[in-house]
Amino acid sequence: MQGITGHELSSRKAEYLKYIHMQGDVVKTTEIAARFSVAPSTVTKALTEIAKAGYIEHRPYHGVRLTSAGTEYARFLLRRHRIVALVLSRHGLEPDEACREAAKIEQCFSKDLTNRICSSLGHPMMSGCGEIEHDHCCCPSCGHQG
Amino acid sequence: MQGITGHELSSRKAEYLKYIHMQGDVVKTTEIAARFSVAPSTVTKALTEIAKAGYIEHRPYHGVRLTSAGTEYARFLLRRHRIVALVLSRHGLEPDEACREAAKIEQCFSKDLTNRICSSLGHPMMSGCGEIEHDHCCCPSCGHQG
DNA sequence: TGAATGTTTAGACCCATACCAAATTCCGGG
DNA sequence: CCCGGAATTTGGTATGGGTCTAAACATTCA
Repeated sequence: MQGITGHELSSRKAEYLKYIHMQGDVVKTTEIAARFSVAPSTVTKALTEIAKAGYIEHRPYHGVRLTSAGTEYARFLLRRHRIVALVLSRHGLEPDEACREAAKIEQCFSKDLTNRICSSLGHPMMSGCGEIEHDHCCCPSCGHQG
Repeated sequence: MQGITGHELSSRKAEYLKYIHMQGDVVKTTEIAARFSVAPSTVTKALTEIAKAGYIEHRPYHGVRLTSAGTEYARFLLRRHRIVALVLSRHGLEPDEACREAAKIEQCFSKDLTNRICSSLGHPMMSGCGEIEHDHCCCPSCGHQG
């Protein structure tokens, strides 16, 4: 919640976490490896570290599942992605372009900065790449509820 | 010129280059080391690599100076910084905040993306952190001249 | 000229990411 | 129920970027 800075995970690990979140439930190592075109062992290593950070539960040989902290974090990552994409689309990028470019730059945006931008946009509900889910931890300053 | 992608130098090296540009003329290793609070040897190493990339001329024991490619690149870096800061200030950040936050995220913005945003802002001449110098390489698409 | 100062070199470490090969575990069909 | 193929993990190695310390080296000036 308040603790998130947005820099808890490296960008690669954050991508894995977002993917796990999108897949929902249990996700297998090979699935992630295939999605990102990397060797399974690369994924195993990252997963071990993400698990150590508390965002996923890793049952060796059986896949991973988000913890509640992981779900919360993934929701932040997704919201950040959409807000960044929205900003880009407000600057002339087509929705799909905005989404692609957002994926490249979002990792730099801290949670605070994301919230500031979110406020200035009037807590939008939609972005070119999906619905933006605001929650209790969205904007501490104004207490906005999605 | 057209060749710049914005990812030629790592973010740290880009910071060094911007600093060298701002200082103008010959800049000494110790000066950079002091500015960034790192050991002189760290700077020497980076400088050697930046020189190998062609952006500076390094005369060992005598300091560095931008090459013309380096000047051009530094001007891009500065322009990018100001445009990013301007975007942030349009989203509610105070000028100094926008400048600080821009420094944290600008390295993710490619030259193309920077140009897109620049166009959408109508090729602004000022940002909270300085004058934006558009030049022949700014916006190939519209041929805008600063 | 020689000591003080500034700079570079050499060697080491850390972090993130990635790979390969080998070992391990799992699971389903015979 | 056991065994082999598939999935997964382990362990070792590599690369790239950034950093440091200590030691060697160059410059400069009193």
